[in-house]
Amino acid sequence: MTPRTPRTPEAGARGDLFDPLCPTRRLLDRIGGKWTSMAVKVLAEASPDEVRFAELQRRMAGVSQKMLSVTLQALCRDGLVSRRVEGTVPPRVYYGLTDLGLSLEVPLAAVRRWAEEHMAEIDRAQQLADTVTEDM
Amino acid sequence: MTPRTPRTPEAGARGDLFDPLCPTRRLLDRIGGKWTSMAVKVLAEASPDEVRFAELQRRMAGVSQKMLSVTLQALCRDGLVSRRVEGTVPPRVYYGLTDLGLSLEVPLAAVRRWAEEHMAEIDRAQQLADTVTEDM
DNA sequence: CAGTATCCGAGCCGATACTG
DNA sequence: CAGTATCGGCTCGGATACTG
Repeated sequence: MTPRTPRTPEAGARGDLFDPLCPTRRLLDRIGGKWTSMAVKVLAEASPDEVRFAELQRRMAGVSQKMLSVTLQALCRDGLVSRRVEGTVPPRVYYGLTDLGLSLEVPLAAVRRWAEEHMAEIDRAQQLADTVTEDM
Repeated sequence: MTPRTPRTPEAGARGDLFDPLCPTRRLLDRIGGKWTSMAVKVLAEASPDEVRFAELQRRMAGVSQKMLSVTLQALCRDGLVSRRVEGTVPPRVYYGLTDLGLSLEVPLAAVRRWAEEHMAEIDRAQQLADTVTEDM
């Protein structure tokens, strides 16, 4: 989901939007992951640094332990999510958004708003297109 | 890239963000595609209904004929892109954004802005995380 | 010119089982 | 409780070749 390092680090930094490693492309690769945006949303709605692993899994209906773990690791490595361990047995781990992660909520909210307002139009266009091509 | 029809159409319409078929999830599946957001951007920058296939391919550095075709077909079926054919031999096909497609530029611009402003921080966080875990 | 058809490798993601 | 390890399916997307 999250490549460790771009092959040519300078390219992404140059700001060339047509470079395959442009910032936008790389961001979309992250938030395009099946559980990433949902994790950010859930963490953004909770009090900072307060949600534990199991609680997170409960709030993200359908996510497996493995995928939640993978998703959180990627977000931590990217500096979007913080992780605090308490005790050793049984372990308690608290997750929360960093300031950077919280700032990601702005574009994500824009995406959500557009989806809620316009996905129905896409469905209609799709059904129209399908009925036209279907009867051949 | 674009499933023909959701398995349970009502679920997506209900607005339940935790449903796997929620609008946001489905939108992210689309714009997460490797070439989708770039196609929208290039078409948004051009005059409406004026860009031909080859020109589009030229402006989207690196895209193959196949993937450009697949991407445009999906966008057309979703009602985000319009397609106008002129003549038969040789064929001339003009593409452009619909109003719906143009409106998608708003959230996409937000994503781009965040990426340009903050991806460098992610890179730094990643390098830090990598150097810490690496030497073990 | 503007596509379509086919093959194929890479990686996402799910299911399941195991551990400190 | 909070993970890791492993296997396997499926889809995305690239390379190449062909067509009206």
